[in-house]
Amino acid sequence: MPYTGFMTSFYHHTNLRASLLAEGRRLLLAEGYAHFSLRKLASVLGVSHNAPYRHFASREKFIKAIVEEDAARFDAALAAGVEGVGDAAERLYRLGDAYVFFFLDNPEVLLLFETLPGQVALRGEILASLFSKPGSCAQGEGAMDGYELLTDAAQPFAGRFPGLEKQEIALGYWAKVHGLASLLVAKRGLLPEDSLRDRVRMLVRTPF
Amino acid sequence: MPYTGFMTSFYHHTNLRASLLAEGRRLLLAEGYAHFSLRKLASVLGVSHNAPYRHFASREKFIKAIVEEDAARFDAALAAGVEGVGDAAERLYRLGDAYVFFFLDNPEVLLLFETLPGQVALRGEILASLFSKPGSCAQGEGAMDGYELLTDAAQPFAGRFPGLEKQEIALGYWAKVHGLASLLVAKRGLLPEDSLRDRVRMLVRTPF
DNA sequence: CTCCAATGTTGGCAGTGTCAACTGTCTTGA
DNA sequence: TCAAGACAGTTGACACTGCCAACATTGGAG
Repeated sequence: MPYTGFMTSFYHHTNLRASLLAEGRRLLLAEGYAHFSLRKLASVLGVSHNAPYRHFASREKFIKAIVEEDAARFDAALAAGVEGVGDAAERLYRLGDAYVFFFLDNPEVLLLFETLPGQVALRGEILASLFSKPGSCAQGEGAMDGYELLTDAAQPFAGRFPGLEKQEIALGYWAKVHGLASLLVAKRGLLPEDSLRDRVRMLVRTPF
Repeated sequence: MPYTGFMTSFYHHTNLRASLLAEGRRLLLAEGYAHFSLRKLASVLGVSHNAPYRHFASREKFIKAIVEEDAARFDAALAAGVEGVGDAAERLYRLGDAYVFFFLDNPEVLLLFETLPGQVALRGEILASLFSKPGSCAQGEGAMDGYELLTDAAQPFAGRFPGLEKQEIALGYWAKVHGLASLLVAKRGLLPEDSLRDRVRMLVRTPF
């Protein structure tokens, strides 16, 4: 209960929830998943050790909330990437760009996603969003979902690789994009920093 | 101090270290990284809460030891994959097979690798092993390292994709392989289970 | 103005990592 | 043979954590 002096009382922190999320993200990044603690977070914000529990049911749920914020930003970035692009193949490439660049610009988010403990579910959801969410930027009425969009965009390449169905081509493409993000974030310097974005764009546009 | 009766004393557990690692792996998988505890492990093994500290300096180091065991198995699998294969391109493909199949056969290992908290270092090492370790199965004297091997194997494809250096082709290929493992482990059912291995082999052998 | 729901608070419990100090056991060399 | 000491286990303690229960303070709706 800081500053109960002449100023209007600070008993209510007005927007504790938001502060928790913001400062929590900082702390989580700084201390690492294992050593992050709600009590420390509370103390940093000058609030009692139990205050966070008024806003989040558990440590786990709190971290999940942070991740979900990031997941939303990620989804938005993907959607923005294909905004107004009609050509199927080009939509695919734009998704690829958006995917890799988002994680290049927010490497800590990828680390956070991957660092999530045993929560295959959540991780799976994020990955699943690749196959289902992006299409949500309704292009027409059928609201073609992401996976269809992906396989559809892969169609033109289907003939080129005998023995591969278009679903497999789509999967292979997505694997490359995901792997690129993962590798580039995990190991700096794999590509020269100055031309990095151009080269990524190039790689993303290489049919397979 | 269990069973100090007529039997020969159990004060010394003879091979506690190995038991800790084996049972620890089980527990870690069952409880998840966050809820795994050395004390629980000790109690499961019927040993005092501090016994593990005679063998491992800290919880963190203990988990790292488990991961390192897996990393060694992983390295061995990669090495075995290219054993006796001479052709550069084929070596590349075999590495790809070995990489994906190892994680398909041991999904919990990939989860464990990725779940590791903030330890970019360790994670980086594992990824780095892709570029430096596999070559260790000395093919000749020069002991060409993995990255060279990779870029070298990518050479034949360099002409096909204008604008891409062979290093980038190698990176793209590796990204695809890594992404495949990651996606397939995270989301079951992306490929039909029965023909999965064949399809993976196919994807791995698709030039790009 | 009063009540009450929301949002804080304190106190406490069980469980954890880790340190320090102690004990039992096996090996070894004089 | 046996004393010494290295090794591998033990107990006990401390600070810290997640979380629960009970209490306090507030602003706002009636």
